[in-house]
Amino acid sequence: MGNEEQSVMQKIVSLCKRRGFLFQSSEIYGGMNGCWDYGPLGVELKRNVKEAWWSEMVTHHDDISIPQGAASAFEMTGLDCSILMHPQVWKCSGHYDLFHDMMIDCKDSKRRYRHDQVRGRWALLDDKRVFVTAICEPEEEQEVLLARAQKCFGLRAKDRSRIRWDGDVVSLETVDDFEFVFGPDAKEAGSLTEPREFNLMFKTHMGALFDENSIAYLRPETAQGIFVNFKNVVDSSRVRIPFGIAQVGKSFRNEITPRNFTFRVREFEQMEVEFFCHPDSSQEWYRYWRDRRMEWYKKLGLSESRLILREHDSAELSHYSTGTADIEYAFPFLPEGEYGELEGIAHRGDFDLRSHMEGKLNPATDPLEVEVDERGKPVHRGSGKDLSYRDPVTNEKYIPHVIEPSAGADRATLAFLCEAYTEDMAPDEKGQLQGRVVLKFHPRLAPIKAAIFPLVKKDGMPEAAQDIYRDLKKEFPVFYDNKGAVGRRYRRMDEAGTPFCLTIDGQTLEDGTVTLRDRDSMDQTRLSVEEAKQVIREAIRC
RNA sequence: GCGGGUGUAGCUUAGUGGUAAAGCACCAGCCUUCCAAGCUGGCUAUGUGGGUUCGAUUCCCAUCACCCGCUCCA
Repeated sequence: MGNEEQSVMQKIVSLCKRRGFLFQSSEIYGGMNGCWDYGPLGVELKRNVKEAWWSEMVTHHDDISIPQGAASAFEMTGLDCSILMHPQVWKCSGHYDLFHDMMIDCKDSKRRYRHDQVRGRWALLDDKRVFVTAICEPEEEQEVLLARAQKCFGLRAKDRSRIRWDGDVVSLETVDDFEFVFGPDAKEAGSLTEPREFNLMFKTHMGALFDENSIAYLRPETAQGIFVNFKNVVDSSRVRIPFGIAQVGKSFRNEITPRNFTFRVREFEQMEVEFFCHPDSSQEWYRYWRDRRMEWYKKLGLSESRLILREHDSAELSHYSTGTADIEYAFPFLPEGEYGELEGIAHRGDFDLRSHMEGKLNPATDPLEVEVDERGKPVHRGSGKDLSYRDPVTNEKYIPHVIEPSAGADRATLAFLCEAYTEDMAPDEKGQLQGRVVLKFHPRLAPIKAAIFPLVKKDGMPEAAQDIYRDLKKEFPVFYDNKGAVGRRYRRMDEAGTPFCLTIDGQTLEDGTVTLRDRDSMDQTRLSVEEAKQVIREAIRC
């Protein structure tokens, strides 16, 4: 593929590898699907993304002022939970049921079904006996099954009456031999595969014994660690509602199709807040967090034209959620007009805390009820612990409602990388315009804040530059380079996204001033080292 | 998971059933007073595993990874 035909995304992937932002995991052994490693520059970039998030959410949060748009002042605190948790956590959260489906593939239609959702009925025609299946609403089941049976036997409509039924409509789970099963979208019988476990949670074993009782799961989200620690945090930290608990950490999902660089991966890092509030003010808090999170991405450089806030419509919402919005970004690997999710802000009501109290709630019920088996017992028992909150002022006791802004650290990092990638023209030594690749990171996110260059490798310039390097290094991540022409060094730093370069020349030795070169404009300014430090300080603050 | 495509150096590409080529990048040195200069030298590759063959990077099979489409996206 020629350079001109390369897509923007391919160029970004190539730059990421060339400059050490991202590598394929286990590359020397052929790579690992859906796993990526952050290189020397990438780790700094991602750390800066997470640090910008954590500092805004937790360390720099002002507990006593009322932020713009907020209903009141509120507190924010942090948490770092273990990745392995009690299996019951995932049963009550709904992940166990949702992530553990037995799936069936149709070799004919290429469709996939949940084993327990496929229903059908044994149909007889002459000496033929076929289990005819369908996926449809219960009220139209009889009609659809008849139509499918007709198709299966290759009958005309007028001959439908020749079909006889053997038994009632039952689940496909009652059928052992798939050879005589007519799939819901198949053209002939026998196209369905045996049910296969589709495990979207990573399974492992605790302890040395590998048996059913030792199964543990790698967390598929960080949120549950916060919910199960809700009581611990309330009891130990004097926080009062409204307050939020933040957590950054790895989560694992056995994605069916890892795709699009680090966008859809099997091991990823989340940045989540669970914000606990009174049910009456929850809508107000939902809007607050939705809008505030959108601003965060803009503030760190994502362009407004590539970002959208997408409110889920009622069909997309779980009914217990009274609002969910996605912050989405127009990644270059997506078709024009399509966006990929960076963060979801969900109003989760009291679903999570109640599930951990009473047992897994059935999300299809309204009001929410504990999901029970045929004997009326909870399908998954809750902890039985009281996770409600007593307001110390009003003495009101209630289960808090939860607003959940849940962001992907890797997706955010990728968005910042894509946004930063720029090709422009810059003059070379002879004044000829040459193509230039530059990563225009917000200085706050840039892995290296400034590079220190002696203009040439002689006349005491390296020594003076090294002194300045050591001085700046105490405050910023800076980089020293004395190799080759200064223009080449500038371009290298452009590809690393370094916002400033300080060049030390003969005049530096006389009056202590340096040249500060700006990455984006390539403008050069003569100023003192102190002034240059101040410029960098102000740029990385936001 | 299905279908199609691709896999040669750090990157981008060339080429061949018989010693694998180049540009850029990178490293060392020289030179160099502000945007990829020049000179000298150097490092580095046929994704992995089989098969066919005297000999495979090339042909075949499998596998892995990536890309595109479908599916999935809880």
